[in-house]
Amino acid sequence: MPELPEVETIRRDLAEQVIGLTISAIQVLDDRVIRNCSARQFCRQCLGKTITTVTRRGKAIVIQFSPPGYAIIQPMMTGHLVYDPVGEKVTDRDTKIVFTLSNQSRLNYNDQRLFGRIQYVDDLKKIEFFRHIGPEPLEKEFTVDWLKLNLEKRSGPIKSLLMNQHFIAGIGNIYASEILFRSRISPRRSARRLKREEIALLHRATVDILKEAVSLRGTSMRNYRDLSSTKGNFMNRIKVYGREQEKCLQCKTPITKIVQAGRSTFYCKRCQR
DNA sequence: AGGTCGACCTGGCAGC
DNA sequence: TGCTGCCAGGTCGACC
Repeated sequence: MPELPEVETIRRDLAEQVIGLTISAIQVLDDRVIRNCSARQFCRQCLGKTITTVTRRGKAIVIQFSPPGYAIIQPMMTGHLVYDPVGEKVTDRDTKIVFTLSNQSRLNYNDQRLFGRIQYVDDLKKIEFFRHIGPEPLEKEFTVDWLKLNLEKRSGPIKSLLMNQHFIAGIGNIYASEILFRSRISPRRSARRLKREEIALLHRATVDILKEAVSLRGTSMRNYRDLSSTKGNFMNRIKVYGREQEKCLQCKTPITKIVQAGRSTFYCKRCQR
């Protein structure tokens, strides 16, 4: 469910709470969440290890251990981490894994639809998802020139491309629509036909919107909650996503909903060309 | 190779 | 009330 700003919010909060703590117990309530090995192997690999860093790549959280190893958490659409500092909260029907840490706090992984996945690896290169993932939009590598060069090679609609994790990391369905609204570019435009000025606007909007959303702790359209089950605040800034038939906040034209590559897209036909 | 579609799952909601 | 169908913020493999 979460996109870059939501995952980054979770990452920061998690890093503040768990770095330096050791995993003292793991309860796997549904082993379908663990994808690359058995629940037993997963527990054996993680138990007794100390968390040294919590980083993020695209929409995935990377927990690094000492002795060396990594737990990769990809919440996908419905995965949700809940941190309980005093270790007394009960699990709910969506709880799939409970990690107990050395200070008796607990980290629950909840997932309604079981789309999310948790993996343990000794080398990040073993995560297929990381092998082909595109640049991080909030890092220096993401420049107007890079964007221009790479958009030229793509003929598909710009909206689908923004959501393609091989192309660029971390942007999902909500932010793709919002970025294009701010750029005043129609989601149907072919990537390779964007003009230099439009690419510059697209780059600016991508960076600005993601940064704003991170500073507001993400968007809670429906399910997303942070580590302490609190909603994000970027919903108030949403201009088009989920607003089909409602008036465009700039020009009052009803917002249009279309389907691209199987996903809903929202845009203003008048403001976005 | 690039782009699109269905599958993976469950629950909430609108409509009947 | 209860049924059906549709929708949901992601990713992957199969297919054209």
